[in-house]
Amino acid sequence: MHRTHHCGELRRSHVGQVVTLGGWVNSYRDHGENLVFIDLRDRYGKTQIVFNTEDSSEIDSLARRLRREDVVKVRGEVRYRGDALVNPKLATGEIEVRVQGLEILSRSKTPPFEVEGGDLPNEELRLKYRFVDLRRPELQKSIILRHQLTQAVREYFNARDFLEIETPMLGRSTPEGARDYLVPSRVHPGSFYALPQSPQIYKQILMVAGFDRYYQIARCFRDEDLRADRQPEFTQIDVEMAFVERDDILNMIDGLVAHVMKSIRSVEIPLPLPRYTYADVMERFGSDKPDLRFGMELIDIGAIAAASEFSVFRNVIGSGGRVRGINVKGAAEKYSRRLLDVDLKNFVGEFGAKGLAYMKVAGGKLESTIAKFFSDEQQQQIIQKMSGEDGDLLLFVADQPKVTSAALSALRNRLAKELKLYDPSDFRCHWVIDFPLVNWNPEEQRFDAEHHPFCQPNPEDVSYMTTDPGRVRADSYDLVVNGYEAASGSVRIHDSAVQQQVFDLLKINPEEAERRFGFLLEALRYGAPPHGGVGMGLDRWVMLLAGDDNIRDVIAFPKTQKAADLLTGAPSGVDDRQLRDLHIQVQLPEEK
RNA sequence: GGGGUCGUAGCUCAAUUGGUUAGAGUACCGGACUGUCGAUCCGGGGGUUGCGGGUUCAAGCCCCGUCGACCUCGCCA
Repeated sequence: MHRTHHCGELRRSHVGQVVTLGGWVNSYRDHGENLVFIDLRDRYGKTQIVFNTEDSSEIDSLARRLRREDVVKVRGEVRYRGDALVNPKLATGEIEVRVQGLEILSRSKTPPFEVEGGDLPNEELRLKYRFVDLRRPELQKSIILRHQLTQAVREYFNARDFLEIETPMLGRSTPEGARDYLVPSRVHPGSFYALPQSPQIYKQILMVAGFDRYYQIARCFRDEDLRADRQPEFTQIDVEMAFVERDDILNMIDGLVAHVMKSIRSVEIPLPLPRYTYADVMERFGSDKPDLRFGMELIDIGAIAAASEFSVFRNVIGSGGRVRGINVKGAAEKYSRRLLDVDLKNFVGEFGAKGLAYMKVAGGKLESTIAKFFSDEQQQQIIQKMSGEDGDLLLFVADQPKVTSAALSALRNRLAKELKLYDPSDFRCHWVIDFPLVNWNPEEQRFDAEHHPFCQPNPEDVSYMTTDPGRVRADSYDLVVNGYEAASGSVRIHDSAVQQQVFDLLKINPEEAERRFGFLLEALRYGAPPHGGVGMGLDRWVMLLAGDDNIRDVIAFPKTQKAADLLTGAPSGVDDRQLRDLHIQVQLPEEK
């Protein structure tokens, strides 16, 4: 037997028992030939084991050769350490194991970095030696949290008649949306499978097939550039329901969120979760996924700006732009001119803003290099509109509407973080509903689907489908947590005629639609119930619950920004033989 | 594809802004120590300054290129 207990288990109640433990040498404290302490570690915790010549003279030469990360098996008696020697930092700190037998199961090379203590090395090294990194308690905690979350999710859905159904990984490429990861077919020369960007079409077909409550913890693949919260392969909690309207789905997911928060964090959250319209959050926060842990809403001062003598503002208004600002409460003295004129100006520049105007509220008046362009009355109007008080910093962006939204919402997030305007452990969820159905794509001179082409138009807006498509709201919704898109879904089109209408709008002609999605359209012609669902980003949920802002820390084997796996060396070249089998010829990009 | 940060001992960082033999902490190796728990004390080894080129009497530092990691814009139905 390799062990009778694990390393986080033994307590004072075990004193006197002879136990066997297995684990990694976390640290050793060598007091000479007669006394050696080892902290033995496994995923459950740490236990101090003691080698003392009084009771184990023949093994201490072996014990003294133990080094960090060696894997050992020890047998010994559990003893109380004594009142003065208890270590309150360890769950097992009241006891220690006096070793009677030691077996070294596996030696370790000196690890490239320390599992405990020491500074974290750069991520490149951590990823290359992921098996060492994953031994760190922080990562173990996240991986365990991830398991707990998936179990809570299964528990919730299983109790409500949902069926967990797997869908294929090798599917058909539907070239719309993200770039596909392709898999060449050996038996169909020149043909390719695509890895799923999401199980979207399959789950709709499952609804047509009568499995009216479905979920799946599904792996998804998107060949797009990465971010701190985006991996090329990620996991979705994929859900679909039939015979439902939007609110049935939102309520079901509300219940899931509450269940998860209860089981993971032991907190009750009030339901329903708040629901805001897209138009509302875009106006108030400039973002479709605003972080609501703090205020700092965007305020429009266009009317005042248009009447002022400040030509920059007036010209922007004259050319269809907007002047909007935020009030950074009490921050007038926290940002120097250099920070405002260089750092923050460059920051908003990344989002297309040509400038950043700022004013400080002092003595009930505005202090600014541009204050002279505003009459006393206009200054008072600005202060009132912005709810300004002495010591406040007012920041303005004057630009095209989209730019003011993008720049100010990014600025809002950055400043709130810098000024610690919220509790990082806070967890604020809300829905954003009524997204537009389509977006105008000026380059392609057509409308693109905002969500996806199977999303149902809001019945109240169908009359605009031909006259003013940009105005049509979709029956779609996102769940936003702390400024992250944590879930996204919609009611789907279950009528092939409506589906065709949407394809027309997206300039997907009937032949093309038939070629790409013919199987779905055909399925919709055989009795499709009203249905809808949601896909939730599991990795992001774990990240948020772990209080992290890096998705790689909640994935056991993540990829780098260039989608490489530094542990295994994927992707890699393959043998010519494999390429021949797949009828693939490689054409490398030309050298410069 | 664009912008930015970084790359110096196994690891984390420093090196007085171009000037002597590139240092510190930690890890590692050896020694001492019978109650430590971030053990302590003594001693030791350890460097292609990511890689390639250039400027200079002289380059870790300046210039060009390149590789890699991270952040970000575009992208991500």
